[in-house]
Amino acid sequence: MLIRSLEIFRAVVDTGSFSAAAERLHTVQSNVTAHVKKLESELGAHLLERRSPVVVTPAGRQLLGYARRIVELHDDALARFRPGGEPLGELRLGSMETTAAVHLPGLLTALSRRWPQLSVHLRTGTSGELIEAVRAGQLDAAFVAAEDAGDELALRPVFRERLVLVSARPLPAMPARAELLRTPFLAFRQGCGYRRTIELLLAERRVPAPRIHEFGSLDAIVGCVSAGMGLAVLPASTVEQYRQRFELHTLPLPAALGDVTTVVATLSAASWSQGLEVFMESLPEPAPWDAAPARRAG
Amino acid sequence: MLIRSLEIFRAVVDTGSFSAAAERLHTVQSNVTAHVKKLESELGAHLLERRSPVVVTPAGRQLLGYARRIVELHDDALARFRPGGEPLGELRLGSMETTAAVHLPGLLTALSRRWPQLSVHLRTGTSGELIEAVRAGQLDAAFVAAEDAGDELALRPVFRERLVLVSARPLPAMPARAELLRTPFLAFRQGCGYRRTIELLLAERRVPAPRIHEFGSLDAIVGCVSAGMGLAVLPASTVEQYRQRFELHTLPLPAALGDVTTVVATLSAASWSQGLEVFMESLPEPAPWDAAPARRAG
DNA sequence: TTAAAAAATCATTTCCGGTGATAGAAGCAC
DNA sequence: GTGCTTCTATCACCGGAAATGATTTTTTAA
Repeated sequence: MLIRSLEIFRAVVDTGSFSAAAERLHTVQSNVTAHVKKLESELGAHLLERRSPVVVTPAGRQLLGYARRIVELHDDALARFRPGGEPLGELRLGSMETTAAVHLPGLLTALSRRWPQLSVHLRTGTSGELIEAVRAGQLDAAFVAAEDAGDELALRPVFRERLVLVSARPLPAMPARAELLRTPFLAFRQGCGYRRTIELLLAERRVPAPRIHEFGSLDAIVGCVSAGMGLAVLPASTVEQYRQRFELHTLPLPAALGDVTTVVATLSAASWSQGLEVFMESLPEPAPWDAAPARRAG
Repeated sequence: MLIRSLEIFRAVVDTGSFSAAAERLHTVQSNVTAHVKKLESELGAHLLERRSPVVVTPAGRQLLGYARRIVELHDDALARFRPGGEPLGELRLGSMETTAAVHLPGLLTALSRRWPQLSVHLRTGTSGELIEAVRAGQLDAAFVAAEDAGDELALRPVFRERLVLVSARPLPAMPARAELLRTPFLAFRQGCGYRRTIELLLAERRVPAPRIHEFGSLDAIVGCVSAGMGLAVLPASTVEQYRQRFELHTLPLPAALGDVTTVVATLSAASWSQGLEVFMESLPEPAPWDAAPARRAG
């Protein structure tokens, strides 16, 4: 049974004649006859009484319900893939905690307003986890800190971040090696890009086996840093969000380590859904580095 | 876009591989590849990432929803036409008032119990109207009094009826011509088979231009006959139903006129829906004439 | 690196959807 | 009834594409 046959059958019922259906579908009458006959032989039932206008038999009536639904779904599906089609369905996003807290609320609110039919699912995790999820088709796109994620993934920069060292007390300068040796760090679990920065920072200063506490929650990290438990490395923009609630002091990291770009990881553009398409279009261009303000370096 | 392609696409997603899908659908792997590629080129999007197991892209995910629904509808449609399939949908029946009152309650109750998915629509009317409705595809089947209804309709006898003359007072014998001349008759509007019998009965007795009151309701006819307004011709079985409520007396008509068969009119059996099929199977064989009891000829 | 598995490619066959012309059936006017 | 019109069925044919089997290339796992 071909969708084409159902489409023709439906047209015959709607127009009331084989010839009229042929004209409407821009084909010839003999073709209409052939399709209807094929359906009738496949189903083993007379579907139409050849009169003027055509009479739909009980069996034909049964098929008609299916024909209408199938053809309609078919047309919908095609429309959904035509460029400019209204996006529909779920958009499954992933994000690092820090990006989710700072950048996504505005983005997702605007997206949801603009495309009411789109239902957004957001999952947070480390860059490593999220990239793997995109690769495995479990996420449509993810905000991660990465410069390379294999051939299969397309990375598009969206946010510039400056990483800062966060502490409970003012840091006039980078602590000396001796102090770093006995200072614990607070970070997300393995896979977080910023954690890697901590490790690089300390390795640069020849601090072996640093003590790193793994927290699963951004709030917990910030809270504990503020309470004097240790230091953390976070984007400046994230720290700003917590200044109301916590007493925090920051020190910018050197540009080589501290200037990071948040990218969106997706499969190749050819595999995007309509919803992902409009989402990617809604993303901002990342500001050039010199324009990224290093806010209060309190 | 072919249903076959959607079926193959779905199988690939479900099995996680092109080869496995080919095996499941009893075809070859290159054919699976060709179908998926065709879909991808038609829709202008990558649907699957060729890995092990296959990864569904966001665009593929979108199509998958449609594919599942369309293939499912397709399978349902085929199942519905396969002999022995569960009947579903509406069964649109027509019936003369008299048959509806006497014979249908039992039949339809049993049918509805046996096939809960079947929704029965019943419309009453004269034999003429109903036959035309079946011809026009507005009814699946109709109980009518007719011996011939054109080539297109199949007639199947189901009930034997004996027509009786109904009156308010006992009728020892057929009234004399003089009395018939001044007696009004009560009948359904033009198109009712039994009304034709009245006309034949009176014509036989050379009663010209009989007075016939046209009523649209069986109850009204019986009630008015009982009140002495005039005579009526009805099936004996129908009159029995009203004996509790009305004082009625009956006189059997001569067999030539009075022995009538109620038939079910349908389009040819090849055009029956599954629901009509089981309905027709549920109909009784008509009793032979000699077995039809002429009940109390009170 | 190698071996095994899976998908892509290709040549070939087969089948079928689409076309146009024609024949036949049904409806309508006279 | 006759003739005219309209509609559907039939037929032969073309072209495209679905299916097949063999082979190559890619991917994955050991």
